Amino acid sequence: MSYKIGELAAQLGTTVRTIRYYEEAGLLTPLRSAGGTRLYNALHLARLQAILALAGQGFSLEAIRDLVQTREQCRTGDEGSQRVPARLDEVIAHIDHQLEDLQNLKQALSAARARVKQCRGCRNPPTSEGCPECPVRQHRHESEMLNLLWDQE
Amino acid sequence: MSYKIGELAAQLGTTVRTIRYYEEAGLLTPLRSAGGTRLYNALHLARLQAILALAGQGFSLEAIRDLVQTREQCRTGDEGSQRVPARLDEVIAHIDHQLEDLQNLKQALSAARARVKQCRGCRNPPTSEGCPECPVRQHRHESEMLNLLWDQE
DNA sequence: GTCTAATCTTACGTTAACGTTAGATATTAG
DNA sequence: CTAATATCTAACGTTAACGTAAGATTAGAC
Repeated sequence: MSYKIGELAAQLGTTVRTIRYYEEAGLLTPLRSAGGTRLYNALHLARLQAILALAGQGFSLEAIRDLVQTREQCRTGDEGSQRVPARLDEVIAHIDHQLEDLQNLKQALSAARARVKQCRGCRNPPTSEGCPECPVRQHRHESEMLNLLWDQE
Repeated sequence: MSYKIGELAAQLGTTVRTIRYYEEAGLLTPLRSAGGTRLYNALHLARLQAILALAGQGFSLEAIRDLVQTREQCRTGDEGSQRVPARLDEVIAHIDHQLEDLQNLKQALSAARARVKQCRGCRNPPTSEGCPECPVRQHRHESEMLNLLWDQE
């Protein structure tokens, strides 16, 4: 069973141009029909799915190429058994770092959200001077919201 | 206490150009000295830190601007109390989605790492035909590694 | 006041990751 | 076989997020 490029793009929710570009970047080399049409099998699909997942998380195509070509560049199975896990560990470590950053960001935004939701029903315009109808300090109508996001007061 | 742009950049590990660019994009408006030098206070620093965190997680400057300007664009405190939490919830939901994707990616990569680490000491070159010294199927020396990442066999 | 380093504005340069178009060829339903 | 689509290559266009350079002005130590 094989797909043409348009079918593959539809399957994975991407574009024909993107798939061709990834090939040009050395990430994915399909088979060809007699006439020159690109043909993809299930492994190509799985690989492209992986590439899209990595790219979607901000990995550059260059970094992805380094990863997918690690084994291809090894001359012996032994060398591959050293390098491939090492590379994977690097990428996983990077992802862990990202996860940590994202969780911190979520924390901060959630805290900001909790602080801001208490001011209701006030019709006065925003100001940084404090609002007479909002005696609690958190109810100031700060004009630069993101100041509040990290400012605990 | 106030910082000049170079000090601020050093504090936050970014560049002078980036800070000026963010200002140009409407994300951060510093004070000015009599001579025209930009001056930043602790709130500016906190806000820039927030912006850098969001940008580092792949949010576009346009999206960040939409977020930080949400309250500024509101005409009443009441309007702000509706829109600001809503916007924050959107961003938090987006982050949750990102977290899920990242965790799935880590899962897949960890599984691939577990599968690949068992082949050791073999000096044969990579091949997809199977290696005589590696009877177990997982020890095939696939030439396109990422195929294996998602292929359970 | 002077000297040096930092900052200012303006403007053009750069790069990754595609989008878009054109004209030729291939595939396939009927 | 034919007509409608899809795909091919090659090339130029686009956008965000800065980098870099030039020439003028400011800040701050001495």
